Amino acid sequence: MSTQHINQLDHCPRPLRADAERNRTKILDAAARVFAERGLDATLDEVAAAAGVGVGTVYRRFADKETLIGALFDNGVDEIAELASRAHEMSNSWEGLVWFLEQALERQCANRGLREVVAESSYAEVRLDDAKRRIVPALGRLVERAQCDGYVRDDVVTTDFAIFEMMISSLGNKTSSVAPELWRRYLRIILDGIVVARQRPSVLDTVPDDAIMGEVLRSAHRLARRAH
Amino acid sequence: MSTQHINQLDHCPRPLRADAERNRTKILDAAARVFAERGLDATLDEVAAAAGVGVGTVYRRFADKETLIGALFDNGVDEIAELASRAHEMSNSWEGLVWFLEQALERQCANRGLREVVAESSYAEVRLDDAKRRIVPALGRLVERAQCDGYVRDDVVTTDFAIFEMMISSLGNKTSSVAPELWRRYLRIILDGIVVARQRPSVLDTVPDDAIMGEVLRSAHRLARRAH
DNA sequence: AAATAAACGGAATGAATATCTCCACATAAC
DNA sequence: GTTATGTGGAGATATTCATTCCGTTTATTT
Repeated sequence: MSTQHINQLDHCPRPLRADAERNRTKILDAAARVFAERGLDATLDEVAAAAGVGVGTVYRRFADKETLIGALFDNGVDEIAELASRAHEMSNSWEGLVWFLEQALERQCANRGLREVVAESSYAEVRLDDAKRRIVPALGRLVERAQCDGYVRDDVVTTDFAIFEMMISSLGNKTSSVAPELWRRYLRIILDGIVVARQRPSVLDTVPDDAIMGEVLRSAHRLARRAH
Repeated sequence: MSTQHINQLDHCPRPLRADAERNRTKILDAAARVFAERGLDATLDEVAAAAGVGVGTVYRRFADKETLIGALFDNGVDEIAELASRAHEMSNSWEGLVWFLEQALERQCANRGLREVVAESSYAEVRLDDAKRRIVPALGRLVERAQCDGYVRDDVVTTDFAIFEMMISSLGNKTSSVAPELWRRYLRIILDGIVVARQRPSVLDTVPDDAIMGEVLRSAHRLARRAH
């Protein structure tokens, strides 16, 4: 209503009370942990509990769940877009491409929330959507360069890589609690599938032993079951 | 209670009334369609509507959702286990392995319900579980044979193939409405990644044009969003 | 053409599960 | 000590399903 009020919103809102600021941080930290582990379907009640505050406190600081998610993953998505640019500056195009995939997947496999924000579009916020739109074209430039240089076979296409990321990161999320680095194995195999020619396969990380691999399959199952 | 009653259950239950039998078939058909398209989360109300009957009718014929799903996918899972055996009888071990993967994926990519029954364990019924337990060992024999014959690199492992199936079929489900055969492309690429040596990549199906590939990414998103 | 047992439809029930609001009470700031 | 701010968490509200119930309809039998 008042001019003063407008100024507060637009310019220099009165700083939060000390305890409120402290709580805001606790909430963001907790939300980061909870969404990373459980994905965006996690309840704000869970977040509040993890932060050691009441739900009401969460809602006073963030208008709703979507806003919180926006505040939380804004950086993350942006960073991925950024990585693609940085990869483009690396001198070897193949190494650049692989480096980008590894960096992006490292983040998305360890963070289910981030993956869901990037790969699925639940809770698409404007700023997030904006950052996301930069990823595919940047990836495209990486791929094309690696093809021109004769590293990547010509019959693959930018979208293929987006799909590799979807496939691998969704697996990564499912197995991250049991074998957090397993996704690298499947990235390696897929990369071996898209290089122009190879005499020998590249070296895979050693397989986790059978007990763990069994657990991997089972953990994928269990995660799906949690939906109900 | 009565002997007569027990006999009805165990031996030759009085046949259903003609209309009831007709409806039972309509329900099974509809359920097959609905679960194939929408997955096991589809409501029995949806199934009933698709069958053109009331929910009550569904429940008179099938004790509950799980029973219906069991009746519906029993064959499907069994058939996949069967395919693995048949593949083992093919003379060329590589062709056998590829043939099995293609056959199994063909079924699972076109049928989201079947995929969920095999890959996830929601609604695990006893008989289904039983059939499922046969798949991995059978697959294992296929893989080992192809490795002995020098087709498949030695550093991959049976579980890897189970994971390939998970990755590809989940993608296949997501894209089946837009590009129903696209999964073959990624199977090809992964296979190129796990052969012992290759000079040239194998031939990929032509990529759907950009418009469709864009739609593919978007459809993956949209499907995820439906969860909320 | 009754009479009867079987089957039907679909509104209603009840159990989860979520998001978001409200307000009596607490506490930082001055 | 006063006051503007902030807090907790019970509950209002909504949604979504599986499953049940019962008044009505229909096939079958006689």
